[in-house]
Amino acid sequence: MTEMRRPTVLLVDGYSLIFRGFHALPLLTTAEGHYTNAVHGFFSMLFKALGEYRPDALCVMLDVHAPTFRHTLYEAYKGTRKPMPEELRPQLPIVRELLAAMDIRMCEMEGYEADDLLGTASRLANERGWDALILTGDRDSLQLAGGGTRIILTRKGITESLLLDEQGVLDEYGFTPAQVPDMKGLMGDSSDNIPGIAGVGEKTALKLITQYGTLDEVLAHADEVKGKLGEKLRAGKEVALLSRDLGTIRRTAPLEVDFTACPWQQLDKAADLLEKYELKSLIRSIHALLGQGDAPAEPVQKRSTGAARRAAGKSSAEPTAAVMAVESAKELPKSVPVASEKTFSDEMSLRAAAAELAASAPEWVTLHQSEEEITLLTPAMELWHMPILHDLMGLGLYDDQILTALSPILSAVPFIVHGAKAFMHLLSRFRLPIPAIHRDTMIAAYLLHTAQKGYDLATTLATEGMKTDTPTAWDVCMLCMRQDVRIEKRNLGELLNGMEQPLTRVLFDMEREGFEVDKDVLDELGEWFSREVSDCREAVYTLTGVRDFNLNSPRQLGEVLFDKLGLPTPAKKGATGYSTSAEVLEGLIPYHPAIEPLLRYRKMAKLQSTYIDGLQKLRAADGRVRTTFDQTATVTGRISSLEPNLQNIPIRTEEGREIRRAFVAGEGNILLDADYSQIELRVLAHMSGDKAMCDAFIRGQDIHTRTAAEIHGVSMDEVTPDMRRSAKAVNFGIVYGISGFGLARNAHISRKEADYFIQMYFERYPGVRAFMDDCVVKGRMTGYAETLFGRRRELFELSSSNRNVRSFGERAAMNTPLQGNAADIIKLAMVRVSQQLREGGYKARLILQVHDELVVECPLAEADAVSALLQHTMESVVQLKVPLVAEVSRGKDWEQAH
DNA sequence: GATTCTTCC
DNA sequence: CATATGGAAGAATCT
Repeated sequence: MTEMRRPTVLLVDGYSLIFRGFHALPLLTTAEGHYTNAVHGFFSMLFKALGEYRPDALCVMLDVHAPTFRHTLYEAYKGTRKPMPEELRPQLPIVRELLAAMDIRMCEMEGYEADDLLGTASRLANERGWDALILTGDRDSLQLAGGGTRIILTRKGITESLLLDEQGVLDEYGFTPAQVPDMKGLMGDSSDNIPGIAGVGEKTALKLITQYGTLDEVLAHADEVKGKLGEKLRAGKEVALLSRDLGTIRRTAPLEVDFTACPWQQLDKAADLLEKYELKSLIRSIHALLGQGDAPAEPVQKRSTGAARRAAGKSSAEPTAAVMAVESAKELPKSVPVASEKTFSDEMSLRAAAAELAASAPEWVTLHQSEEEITLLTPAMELWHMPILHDLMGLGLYDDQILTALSPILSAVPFIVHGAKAFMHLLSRFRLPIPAIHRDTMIAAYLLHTAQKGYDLATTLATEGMKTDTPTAWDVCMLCMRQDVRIEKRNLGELLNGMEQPLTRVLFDMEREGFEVDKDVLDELGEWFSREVSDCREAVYTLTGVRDFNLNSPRQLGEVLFDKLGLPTPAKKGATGYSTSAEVLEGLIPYHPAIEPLLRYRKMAKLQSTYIDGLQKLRAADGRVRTTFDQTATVTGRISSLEPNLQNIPIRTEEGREIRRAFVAGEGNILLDADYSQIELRVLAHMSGDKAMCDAFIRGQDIHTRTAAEIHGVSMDEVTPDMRRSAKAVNFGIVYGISGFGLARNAHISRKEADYFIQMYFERYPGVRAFMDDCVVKGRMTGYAETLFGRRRELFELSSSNRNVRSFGERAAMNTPLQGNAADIIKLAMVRVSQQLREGGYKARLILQVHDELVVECPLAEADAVSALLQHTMESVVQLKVPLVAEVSRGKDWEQAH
């Protein structure tokens, strides 16, 4: 018969572990803005201990924030404690919340510290025939070791720990558990502000205790001790006894725990909460813990991936083919198997691998990151799996040094990544270096199929006929190789490597930088707008005589306006009912007094909800908003901006423009706003080569005035403001591929007049007409529209049998080269500006792009130089038949600067 | 999730 | 004859 196993209870020093987790892990925030590093650290350490020791019961001891008997003994007890960091405090209730959800027993008691509860509970346990394990980072608890109680002392980071019984404490530290309070009496404890004897540190204390055995004996023989030390001992007797008292854990708290009722099998009840706090790796740890019965916790062993198995052929034999000597991944045939798969889940192997890879200086490494792991494909065709950073922590494998071990790989090797910008942000959160990018397969996919909806790896692979559920680095590498062929064939190398991929890094920097938003301005405007919203709503209710319908609902509004009030029904109608668009409502102003306040309501409600509320929500703790630029969202090559969209901040109306006053330069900085003047029309002049239009730009004339003069057959000084206004509408219309009908509506002129303007426009700018026609013809022939840089947009609409669809295709054929070339030009300008700011050592930073406008945040002292740099770079980025003109202005806020 | 409306270039 | 000017994102409502 084997010896009967005594039941074991794991007693946890809650706050000690939470503090340890907080300091060992980098700050992490969830999407909702919760800090979770301490939570993560705490549960990682707890789960690790549960896995290793498989206790029968679990109890977490916590401190109550109240004075204890130690404060009564000694007023200054813990008097030197720094206040808890702001990032840590809110994590405490999260830990409690999670523990409660897991049905884990928590103990706390006013007047006692967690130490005393640990001491009491372990004593109780031992008296009842249980073994006690105390999980803590605090060496004070070492005094509790012995008599069936052992201490699991966490050491550096959150991964290493030491299990100590009575003998272990003596071996490790040179004093027995019972001598711990005596040590404290002599040396004190600065963290608890326990004084000890002045001038006696650990070395001296240990020597004295070893020699005399107890503090009492040391003090009794103080006369024998010579010199300064003897003096100190004799003078410090009182202090020493007090200090020992403070440092002695009381094992007699009035605590009652039934250890048989302290299970930990309900950990998975907290799955939803863990999800909420984005602690998914902890969920996996729980499954591992609960799923494997009494077996000891296994180290991470990554399963071989589907892709790897495919790559290695059907054979399940291990290991796979030998390492092949190759020049580069690019030269490998498609069927080459992965030579081997390696998992790096500990610091040593990761460091060794990093050194190896850095030293071999390969051409590039392919990378893919899933939620669980980062996978590298090395030029030697080895798949390397590394648990992703979050996982490293969740699995108890995290250490600061593992992160730093990744640095050499990142610094040494260009990467092939799908979605480089997102990866850069991941690395940036851990302060890791940003690698050079050999290829972003997502960007390449965008250039190859510009009209696609989304470009996540799975869909991109699917469109390439490489569908798989679990893509790995191998798939990214294959994708890259396949793209190579077509990039070559379509001559997209320059667009990809010289413009788009460098731009990714620029956009990453801009996103990280952000734009400072003045909360006070926003609040002030918010008060105004919401007052206006209420007033206008009230006015509409009163004037219509209908109350309590939802003004935001076009349907309810339509019923009131057209059914109840009988206003003239608009010709325009949607799929579901009458349109109530601003355009329609404006036409109804003469018919009813409620329309004007209604329009104002719409405007103010829009400003309030989208801009005031929206921006307030997204303003970070440091007062800045950080947009995300989507480099693959548009069919023309423009970039888009989201969360918040900083590319549609109001400017047109007076009230809306006020919002721009909230966008400010940081302390000591100023905003520079650089705007391309008429870039799309200049592109049109260049591409069409139209004589008159080129002439206008070359002479530096106002293009709308010139157009008005041409259309009306008058000289430029005879053009009235009205003539210029309609000519401006024509110019806009031309860019968008307008019809007479559309122009008439937009410019509020008659259909006849509009037709006439367009006819005259083309007579005066015949080159433009020829160019437009050419666009459509070429589009029909080739099936796409193309920019000067080779960016393409498929025009399948041109071959549609539906007339409307076909017309749409024709307008796209005419507009895409204009909008697309303008987009390319400013993209290139951004790359150049960013490069020159860096090389010039300027502190100025690009922070925003709005299609034909760049915003730079700039130290005051650099303003003149950076203004000149901006203007010159933007104007000279390409050489067209007409000059490019950029205008730069400056201001403390965006309203001023624009 | 689609529809309507508003904002920008 | 009827007729939708290009490219975006976000908020709110309703299905």
